Amino acid sequence: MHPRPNLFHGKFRLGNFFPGNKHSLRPFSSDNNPLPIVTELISNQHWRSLKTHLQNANPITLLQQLLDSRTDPCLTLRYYKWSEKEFNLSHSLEHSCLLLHSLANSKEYSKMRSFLYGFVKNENPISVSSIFHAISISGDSFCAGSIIADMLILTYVNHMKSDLGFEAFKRAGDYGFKLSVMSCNPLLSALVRKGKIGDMEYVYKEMIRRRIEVNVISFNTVINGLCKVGKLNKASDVVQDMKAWGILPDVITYNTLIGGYCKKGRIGKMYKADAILKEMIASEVRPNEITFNILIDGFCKDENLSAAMKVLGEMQTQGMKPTVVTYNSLINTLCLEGKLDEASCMLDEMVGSGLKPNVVTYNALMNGYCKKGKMKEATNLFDDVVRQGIAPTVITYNTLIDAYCKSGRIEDAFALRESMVDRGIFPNVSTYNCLIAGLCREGNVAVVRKLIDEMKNKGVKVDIVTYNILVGALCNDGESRKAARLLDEMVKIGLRPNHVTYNTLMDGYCREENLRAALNVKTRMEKEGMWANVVTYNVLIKGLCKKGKLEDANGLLNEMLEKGLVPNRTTYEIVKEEMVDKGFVPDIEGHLYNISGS
DNA sequence: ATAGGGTTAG
Repeated sequence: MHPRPNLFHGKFRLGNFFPGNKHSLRPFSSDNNPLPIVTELISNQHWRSLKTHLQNANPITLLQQLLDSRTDPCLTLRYYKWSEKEFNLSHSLEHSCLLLHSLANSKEYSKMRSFLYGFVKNENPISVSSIFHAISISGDSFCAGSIIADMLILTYVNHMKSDLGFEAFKRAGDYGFKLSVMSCNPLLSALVRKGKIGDMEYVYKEMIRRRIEVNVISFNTVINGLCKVGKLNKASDVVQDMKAWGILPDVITYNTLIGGYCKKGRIGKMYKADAILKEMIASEVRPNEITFNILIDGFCKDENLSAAMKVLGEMQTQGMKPTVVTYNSLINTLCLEGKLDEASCMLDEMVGSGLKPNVVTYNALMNGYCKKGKMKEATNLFDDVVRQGIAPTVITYNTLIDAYCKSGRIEDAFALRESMVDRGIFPNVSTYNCLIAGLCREGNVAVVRKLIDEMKNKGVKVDIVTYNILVGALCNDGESRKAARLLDEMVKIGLRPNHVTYNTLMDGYCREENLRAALNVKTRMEKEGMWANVVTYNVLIKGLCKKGKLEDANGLLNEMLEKGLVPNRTTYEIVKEEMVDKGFVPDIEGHLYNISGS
């Protein structure tokens, strides 16, 4: 409901307009109508005279009369704002919506936008349901109602209130208002940004069902959302949907889909990405620079630098020059592989071709030096960044802070955190995670608690990584049962444990030789619809081996292969040390030797 | 209003 009560009902009379009139709601007669005078005063912004004219009149009733008459809604709006300020009152939601209706009928859209902002800006905004109720009862124009609903959604989305935008989208459906891509597309992309893919799918399906117009951007946004959470088959279905809708996939559609496959860390993902590229070319959609960058980065993430270089060659054959992004992918990969000299050569090549390294380039290089423990070189690079007038980002700082923490220089890490704040760059959840992990490694629980309190105070929300760090820390202390309680706690605050969470806990139980508990975690994880991954199997196989349960371990190895998971180097090492070297021959030994060679 | 690069947890 409206926050401020109506203080004026009953206190004012329009007697000065209509001597003898007893009914303040219907005070104007046709022969003695003051509205022209009033509107004249409003239009000339003669507020002082208006106030004199009003005297004891009820400002709310006057608004009602302006709304009832055919007064220009812009003038009514002016009066609305002035009277709220002048009399320190808040007009009713119904009157506000009446005004919105007339603004909509006069196509005063930008005025509507700023008016609607008043509905969303407050700490405790008016509820979506009461706004919709008011929209529906205060006007009979279905068209205007639809425009108001549409713009309301857009206003919510533009002011980071996508939850309310989503609620309004649903309400608009209940009332049968017709929405447009103008609000629905931003809503879709806001939901994707927030990771609310379920809600996004709902909006998409409703857009189709309610026959809201959709365009290529709607589809691309939906495909992007689905790719982000790895629902690649669904994303491909949407590509079929759009074709059925008569909208052809464009370069962005294909790039999004290729990127989706590249990000999904499955074996053979690049094969699939390549297949889509071929399909794209067959559909006569020309790959652009971004297409190549996505492919190059995909191969880089696959640790297949030579394939990445081949794509780079193809890119140049097609007449496209590598961009900063291209180089950043390559430099980052070289850095992660520890090939810092080659990374530095690549940097020279990049500069030689006239490209200016940006903060991402430097972050990648700094990370490379940090991971090799070369802090001096890393901090020198940081100074270069500042000297060149490039603005460091929170990631620049996090990279260094993490490196300090990992090299036991917690004090330096905290000092850096101070200096980033001085620069106006604020620690985010990752910054805190780096520090918390560092403190956990030192066993400094007191300061960990302090930091978590501080996060709460500063409005930095803990995330799944924070919990995983704490779960790992408790497990390292032999407190896996306590760690398990953290899983329930995170679920309570709306965080879903992921593979890392479960695997960390399983590892804790294994190290405490509580195999039963570890296997129960696997069951729980599978009940949550999450498949055990290679790390899960490695942890459990190792745990079983340590307890001498080699047959059970062998069974898990087989299960892993049946699920199509590919053992990695760690798997091989465990099997060799714990089984083969001890005279036990696992069923899949031959297979393991094959992968160990690669 | 849609696509690409950099940090933290197993």
